[in-house]
Amino acid sequence: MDPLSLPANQSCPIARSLAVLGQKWNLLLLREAFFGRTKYAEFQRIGVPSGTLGARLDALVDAGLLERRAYQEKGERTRDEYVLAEAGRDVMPVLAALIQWGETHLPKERGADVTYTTTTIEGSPVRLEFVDDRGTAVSRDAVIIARQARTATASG
Amino acid sequence: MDPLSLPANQSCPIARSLAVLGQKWNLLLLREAFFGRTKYAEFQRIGVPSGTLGARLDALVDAGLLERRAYQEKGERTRDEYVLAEAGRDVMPVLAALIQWGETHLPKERGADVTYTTTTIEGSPVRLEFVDDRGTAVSRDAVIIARQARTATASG
DNA sequence: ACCCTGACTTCATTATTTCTACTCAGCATG
DNA sequence: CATGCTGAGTAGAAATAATGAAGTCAGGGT
Repeated sequence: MDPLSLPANQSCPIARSLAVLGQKWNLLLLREAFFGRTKYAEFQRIGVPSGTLGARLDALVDAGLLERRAYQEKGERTRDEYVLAEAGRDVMPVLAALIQWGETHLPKERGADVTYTTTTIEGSPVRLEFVDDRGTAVSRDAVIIARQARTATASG
Repeated sequence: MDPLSLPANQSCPIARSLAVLGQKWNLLLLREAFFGRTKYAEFQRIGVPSGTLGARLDALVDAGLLERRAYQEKGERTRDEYVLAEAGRDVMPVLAALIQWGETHLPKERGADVTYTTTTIEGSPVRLEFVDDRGTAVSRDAVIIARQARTATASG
């Protein structure tokens, strides 16, 4: 069943996000896009079968996460490349959250030769945190997910 | 193909996290867990078929995200309930990131009667942000995902 | 003009998810 | 104490999606 067929899930932004981001390979493709990969063959290298890759790239373009651009290298035919669009760049916190969770709870068994972290461009480490209106950090245990009824008349 | 069959993905904490969290329904089940749901029938209400539900609850327990507890209401037989374990509570930032992305990029078309937000227990809104070592907020555009080689000798 | 290369698509096979019917434990009833 | 009722949880067939290999197509080199 598609979760979004239930109205209760349609009104949940988690379920709506997962309809796009939850498809197999999509978040790994976006990871590659954040590493600067743009070409079909570069994406294919992560192990996604080519049939799936074409379908996923189309879906990510349709959803506005990637932008399709024609390019042509000299002596080559024209091809498509895929670069992060605004909505795609906004997926960074999702990836960062997954990195933090994975590094904490699924540390590599043996042969852990590579670590993933989030850093500033200059290289100093950054992490995701909950902050309140004044920018003060809030402990995760003090945070709850709230479902708020929105008055149909004056929501903004 | 399982992404983790490639060594390059095994060393990626995103791929490792998705092996657990990326299974269909799992993040929606955890959402319900954060809302305080613990019983089989409560989880079933989100639309997951019972066959899948049993398999997913088992997997989440095995992965240490949920803790299975026997309980018995008076006049009823003993049953199992499922409460968030430490690793499960740590999924909160992932859900928060998905909420923020969904609310921004997939706003409900019409009939948007409910909003999801993250708040403190007292009800003041909180949001996810990148912060550096000193707790200063860092713009998302200044953040990159870095793959760092870890010295193989001292890793254990 | 013809073959070669590599991006991208299509289709039969295979793995997952889903649906339906079933089992099983405990209580209420007789 | 046996019988039937209720709802949690489980085990198999049908539908759906992912996979892998073969095919298509555009350009360049010879």
